[in-house]
Amino acid sequence: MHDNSISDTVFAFVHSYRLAMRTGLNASELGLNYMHVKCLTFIESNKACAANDIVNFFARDKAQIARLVKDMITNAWVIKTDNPEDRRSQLLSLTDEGKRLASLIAETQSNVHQQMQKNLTDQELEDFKRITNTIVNNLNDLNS
Amino acid sequence: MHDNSISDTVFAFVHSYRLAMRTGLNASELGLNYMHVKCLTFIESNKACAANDIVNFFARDKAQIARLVKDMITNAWVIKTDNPEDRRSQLLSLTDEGKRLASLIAETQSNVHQQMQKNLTDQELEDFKRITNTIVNNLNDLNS
DNA sequence: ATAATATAGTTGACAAAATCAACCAAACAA
DNA sequence: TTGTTTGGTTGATTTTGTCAACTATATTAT
Repeated sequence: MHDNSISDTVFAFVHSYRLAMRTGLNASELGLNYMHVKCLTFIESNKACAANDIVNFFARDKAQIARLVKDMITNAWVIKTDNPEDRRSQLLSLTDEGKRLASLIAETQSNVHQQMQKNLTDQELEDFKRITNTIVNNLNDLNS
Repeated sequence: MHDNSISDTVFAFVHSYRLAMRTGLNASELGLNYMHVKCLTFIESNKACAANDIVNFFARDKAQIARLVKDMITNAWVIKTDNPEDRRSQLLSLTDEGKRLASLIAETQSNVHQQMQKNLTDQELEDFKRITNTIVNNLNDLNS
């Protein structure tokens, strides 16, 4: 691994992170996949969001999100209620089971984060976030 | 994004990076996908590697890599030659066209990396790689 | 108010990517 | 020698992502 190690390093990170989350959550047993996790977390932190908010936030195809939502509804993790503001859309919220899952996700995430931070000082963590954010901002300049 | 956790930061990084590479490369026009780019780069920097090296390095399913390699061979980016050390495996190397692609990738990558490194000192880049590697090792401890 | 256009969401068809299991042949270890 | 491991291939399937068409409602311009 020579000069391109920044991206290699980060991709290795993402791979390991996903794996850790998946095994930590026992995701396959729960029938959870990556986008489920993302969506449940998003719905939890955005009370009264619509499917379209998810589409925009994650920049995904709306067909994909529609099916994901349908799936989460049949799993009884999420319910739809009419949106009084706009009769084309419905608001999504978590059922009790959905909330239970969301807190399981949060807990797992916190364990994984704990593990990630081993052997690192507070200063290093601080540096890491700051530097990564700088890099992301640099890239976004390029992409916009 | 609320607590701006480490993982959010890193996912944002990956998203921006992929986008920058894809548009920079005009990847879809060239028929290149994400794993093609990864593999071509890997083969270029690891003279005389086998499919299995790719499998191990990227921790992917060997069926996936086998098909990817087959694909790159039919695209005439890569050729296989017998491995004198082990008659089960064959060594992969780039054709001229493969080399052309690899250098196009390298150039794009270098532009993107240049952009990423703006506003960062050498020391910060050093820190970034070191810290990220520590985190990856931590996660791998968890996964193994 | 009407017509044209834009938006939220659903569905069908399909393509691309990833995964699993079975298998072969060569290599290695007992 | 025999049993086990390893590198690689293939078939079958699942998962994930994408495109286009369509309905219903909302919005904008006339």
